[in-house]
Amino acid sequence: MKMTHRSLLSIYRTLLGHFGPQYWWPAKTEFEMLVGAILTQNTHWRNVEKALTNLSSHLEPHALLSLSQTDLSELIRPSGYYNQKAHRLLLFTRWLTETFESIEHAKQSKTCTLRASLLTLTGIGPETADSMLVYTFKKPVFIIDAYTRRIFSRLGYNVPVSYEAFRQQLETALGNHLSVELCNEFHALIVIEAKEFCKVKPHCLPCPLHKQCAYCKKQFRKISKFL
DNA sequence: CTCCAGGACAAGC
DNA sequence: GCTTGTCATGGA
Repeated sequence: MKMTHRSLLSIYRTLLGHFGPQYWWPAKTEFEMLVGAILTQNTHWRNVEKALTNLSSHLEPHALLSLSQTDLSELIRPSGYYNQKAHRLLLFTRWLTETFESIEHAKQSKTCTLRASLLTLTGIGPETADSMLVYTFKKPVFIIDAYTRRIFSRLGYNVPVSYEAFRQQLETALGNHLSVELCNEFHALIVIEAKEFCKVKPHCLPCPLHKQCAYCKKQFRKISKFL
């Protein structure tokens, strides 16, 4: 199916009409968003919330940097991958404070420059970078996650395997409709829709393009072990 | 007990 | 370039 701004906006309006605006990201401060974006990598949000609660008195760059990696990893234990994430959180926070005076200052950077800079950091991949760009730095980029791939595949779109190719496709189709507000709500609505769907029918529908869908490929690998 | 969640990375091909 | 193993917890 051809991807146009009309079809994308139609999907967007349908989701918005059904669920209403989500007003993401769920966090009290912008720094908490950034921490949450790293902690939620391949992890249930409820586990991230436990970690954020433990971190509550350290949710500020310098307070976080005052912790040793060992202490930090112990605090974020509930969010899983705690050794990796402690290391990555410190690397990221160090980068943030050393590169910019404040988050407000970081917002002044050009989108592509900031994105490229984020992607040089160990532990910040394309999805995490784009979440940070939209929700914290207020930049218009289309965030792609496993849910986005699955939903668009099942709607009959040709979903490129590469993150960049898929993102380009979506952003090009949206053209001048691409805005921070749309990127913010669209991603939040996709996540809400996916979670809602999973409650009803967890992983039951066959994907029409399972050869190209990253999610289904992952599932298929697991199944094929028993063949 | 098994399976999975809003990924990312490095080693191996 | 693409594929695979790894990282780890808590809840269903």
